[in-house]
Amino acid sequence: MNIGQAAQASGVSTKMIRYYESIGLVPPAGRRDSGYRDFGPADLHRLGFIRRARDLGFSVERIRLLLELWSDTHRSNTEVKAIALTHIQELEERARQLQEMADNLRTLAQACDGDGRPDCPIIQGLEAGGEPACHSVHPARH
Amino acid sequence: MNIGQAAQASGVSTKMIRYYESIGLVPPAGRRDSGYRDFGPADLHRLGFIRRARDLGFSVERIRLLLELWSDTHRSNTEVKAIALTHIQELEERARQLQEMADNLRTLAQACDGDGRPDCPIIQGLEAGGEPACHSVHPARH
DNA sequence: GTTGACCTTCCCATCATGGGAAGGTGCAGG
DNA sequence: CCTGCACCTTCCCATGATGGGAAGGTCAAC
Repeated sequence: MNIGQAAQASGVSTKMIRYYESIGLVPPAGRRDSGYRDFGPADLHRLGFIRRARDLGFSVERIRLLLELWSDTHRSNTEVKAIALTHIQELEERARQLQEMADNLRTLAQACDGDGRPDCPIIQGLEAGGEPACHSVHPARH
Repeated sequence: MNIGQAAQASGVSTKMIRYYESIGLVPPAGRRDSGYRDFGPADLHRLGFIRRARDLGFSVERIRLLLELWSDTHRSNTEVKAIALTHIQELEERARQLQEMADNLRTLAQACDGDGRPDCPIIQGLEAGGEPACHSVHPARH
C-alpha cells in the first residue's frame, strides 16, 4: 500500500505520516525497490491509533507514551488511566482559560452600544484596563 | 526609560517589545546616543494596551486593527464591537472543542477501572475507536 | 512513449515566545 | 583608573504540529 492510500485509510496526511516516521513515532515503513514506502495492516492500525489519540488532543509525546503502553502486554491500566486523567485536566484548564477570556471580553462588549459613535468602552477597557489583569504569575489558585 | 524598566512597567517582556517593534506593532522606540532604546509614557501606554489585548487572547493581527481604531478619533464603535464579538465566538468555539475532547476522553476513562490489570478500555478505544471521528472539525488555527 | 498521478527528499512558513552567544554601555566600589 | 556586574544591542536558533512547494524519480493507463 502506497503512502497516499495509507493516508486515506488512516486519516493521517502523507506529510504527517512521513513526519511521524522521522521522529520515531512509527517505525520506518518498508520500502519497495522503487524507494516507495509500503504500508501493511499493522502500520495502518498504528496510524489509526495515533489519529484517534490526536483527535482527543494528545500531544505527540503523550502519544509516544500511550503507544509504548499499547505494545506492552504486561502494562497496568493504572498508568494509562493516569495519563488520561492528567490530559483531561489539562484540556479542561485550557478550555476554562479560553472561556474566561471570552467572559471578560463579553463584559466589556456589553458596555459598548455599537451605535456608530466614537465612544467605545471596549477600547477604553484595553487602554486603561484597571489592574494588570493578573496574568503571568501563579496560575495555581485552585 | 530602558527596555527592562518598560518591560516591568508594561508587563511585556523585553523580547516581545523588540519583536513588536520589528513587526511594526509599535513604532521604533527612540534611541539614546548609546544605542539603547528609550521609552516614554506614550510608549508604555501603547504596550499596556497590547498586553491587555493579548491577555484577552487577541492575535497580533487583530491587535493591529484595534490599535488603528484606537488612534482613529473618528472611529465608529461598531467596528470595535464587531471585532470583539467575532473574537468571543472564536474563543468559545475553541473552548467548546477542548471541552468536547475532554468529555470524549472521560467517557473512555470512566470505563477503565485503573485497578492494575492489563485490560484497558482506554487503549482499546484508541485502538479500534469505532468511527473515524469526524475529521472535518479541526481545532481552529488562525 | 507520452501523460498525469503519484512518490521521494529537502527547504521554508506558520505563531508568539524564549534561549543564548558575542559584544557594547553604564554605574558603583575599590 | 580598573574591575565587576547588570544591563543593553543584534543575530541566530528552537519550539509543535502542520502545510506548501520545488526538483526529480516511478508507475500505470492510453
